[in-house]
Amino acid sequence: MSNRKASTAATISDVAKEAGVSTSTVSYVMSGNRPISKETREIVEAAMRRLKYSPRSSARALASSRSNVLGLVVPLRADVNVGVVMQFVTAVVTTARTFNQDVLLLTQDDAGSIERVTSQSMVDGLVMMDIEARDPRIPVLAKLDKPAVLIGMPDDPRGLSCVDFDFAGASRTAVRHLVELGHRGIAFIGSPPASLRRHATYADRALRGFEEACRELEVTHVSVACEANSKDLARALDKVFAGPEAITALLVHNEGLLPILRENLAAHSLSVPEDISVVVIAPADVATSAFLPWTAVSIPAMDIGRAAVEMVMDRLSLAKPAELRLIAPTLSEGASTAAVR
Amino acid sequence: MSNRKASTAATISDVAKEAGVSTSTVSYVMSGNRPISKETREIVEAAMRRLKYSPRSSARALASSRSNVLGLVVPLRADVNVGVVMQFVTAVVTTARTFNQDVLLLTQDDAGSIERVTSQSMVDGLVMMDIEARDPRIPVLAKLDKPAVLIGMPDDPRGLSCVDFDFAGASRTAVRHLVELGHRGIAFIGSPPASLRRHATYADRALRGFEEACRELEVTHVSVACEANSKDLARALDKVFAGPEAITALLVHNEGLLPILRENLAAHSLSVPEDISVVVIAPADVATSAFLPWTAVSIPAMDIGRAAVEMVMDRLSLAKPAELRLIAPTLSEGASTAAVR
DNA sequence: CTGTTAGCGCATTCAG
DNA sequence: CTGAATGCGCTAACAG
Repeated sequence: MSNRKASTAATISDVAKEAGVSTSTVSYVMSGNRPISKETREIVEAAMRRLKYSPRSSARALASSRSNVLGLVVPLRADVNVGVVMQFVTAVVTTARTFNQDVLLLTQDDAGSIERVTSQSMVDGLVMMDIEARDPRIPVLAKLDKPAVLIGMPDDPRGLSCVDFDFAGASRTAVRHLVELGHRGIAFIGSPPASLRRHATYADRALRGFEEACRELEVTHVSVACEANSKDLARALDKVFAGPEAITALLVHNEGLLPILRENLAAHSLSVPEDISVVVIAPADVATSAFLPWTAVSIPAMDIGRAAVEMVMDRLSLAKPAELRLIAPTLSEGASTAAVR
Repeated sequence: MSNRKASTAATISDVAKEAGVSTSTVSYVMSGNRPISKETREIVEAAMRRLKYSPRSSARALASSRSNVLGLVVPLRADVNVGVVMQFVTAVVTTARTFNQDVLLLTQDDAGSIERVTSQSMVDGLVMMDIEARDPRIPVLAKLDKPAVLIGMPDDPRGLSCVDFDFAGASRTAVRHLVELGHRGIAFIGSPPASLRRHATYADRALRGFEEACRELEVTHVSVACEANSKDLARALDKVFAGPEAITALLVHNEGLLPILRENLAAHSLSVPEDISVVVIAPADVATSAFLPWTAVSIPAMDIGRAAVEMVMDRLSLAKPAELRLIAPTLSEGASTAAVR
């Protein structure tokens, strides 16, 4: 029985003594890496509980060369929607915990943080958000010996695993839906100019998908980048409706505009969906939490984040090869689309 | 000179051999914990460069009982503004790096994560956001041997360090400013009901400060909680203006309402600041990034986050006692306030 | 100013 | 099925 004052935290050998077994036995009941008789297992577990034992991650990491920590590189840019970022972060952290991994938060602008945490073996693997078409960090990541997963689809993954929403397919799905409703003139309100300029892959691909679908279906179309504020939205709408095209529908890929979109359309004497139909590409909860739910092609942030972590873990534990995964879009009808008048 | 193939990463003894010194000398050139002659220092540093040496954090942590990692507990609640959360997170991560610390991301709903990461010595200290008046996690934190800093002011800090913006003072400052402009009827549009119900300390204190200031200055006042959406804002404004009080000014403590506030006031035929003055309590960048900048008492997220990290590090390195820090408010005039007509 | 060496706490071979 | 012994890579006494 235990009668020692734990002046300092219990170690594995304290537990071993307390249970009357060797340290290796204690280690094996924790890892399950070799069969332990039910009897001794219970003795050991009781001892651990009595001593409130919990293993030091540093000692474990040193001996096993595994930190049980994943690095997550998040963007801090003004042109990315923080709500969406948070959704991904939540998904990654939640999923990581199911693999008994913790998450180290790395910020994009902290140059060299990727190399630092990997060379110091602080992390077992990396997940990187907000990938650009020719992201300069990709060659860096490719050289590392740690598995890395990109959330986004760069031009050349260099053998890295990638996962992303099929933004091109999302645009196509949206356009097809609008065309089925009879719309023949569609405008795309896209990401902020900054996102397009640096070729954030979601921005590029959503736009390209839109243009391709419209050309293919012979739909009149126009596209405009837009900052997430009322002033720029006004400018964008002016441009859209000032043109010679008869625009009767909008595809909006910009979460920051959603809270102000309906009002700004009203300023053009356009009510949704009577005068103009709107489809948005956005996470489901932001699309449905609006006053009236938007018809949306939902960005499944949770699925993507989960997939990213699963792919890192696969490469870690199962030594699986790199893979590219594109998550298929689905459209859910809300109150913002109607047949053209 | 180096001529060994680094089949595995270089260790401190590799560097020692390469430099022709002992491992402790290498260790001391890294830590600076004892004087090293300039000459040998340069030899060692050259060897480290040649071997691309970088120390393993796990070995270092094991030997020094310091992980160089801080835990950050972030809220994932629907009723807190994600933009504000991100500001704090950014501030904490950025500041932590200046102390050579990394940040482990812990989510609030992952019960037990606090105890897990501390008992495993994964973190040297903790920063916790979104504190409630009688937060159940406080007794837990107080029992730990790791320093913890709360961002928020609970009823009973239990000997923990706390830092926060002076939300009560912010409200007072705002009310005083409005009174000086001649306003004698002010409405407070506050945090979502959920935030008030769970007594998030920022929500409670801003409201209390408002009510106290108004009573003191004998100003007619009314306050209303509000979700961050257009529908609930409409309801809140209805309630404010339907009452018998002559409301000529608003104090808004709800970042999510800012993008839609002006339009919703317009729906009441009220234009800002001609018909109604508005002061907001919000981070500076969200207050000024609006179409027209709001007159604001700015929440200095960067200062608060920085202070939180500094306070953890003080307790860690200097063994300083716990302290309570309240950051003073300052009002900056924007385009949303004017003298009452 | 520098070297030697004993741990830090755990995982894991090798014996039994 | 279990135990003893070795090493993971580094820090920090202690000893010059």
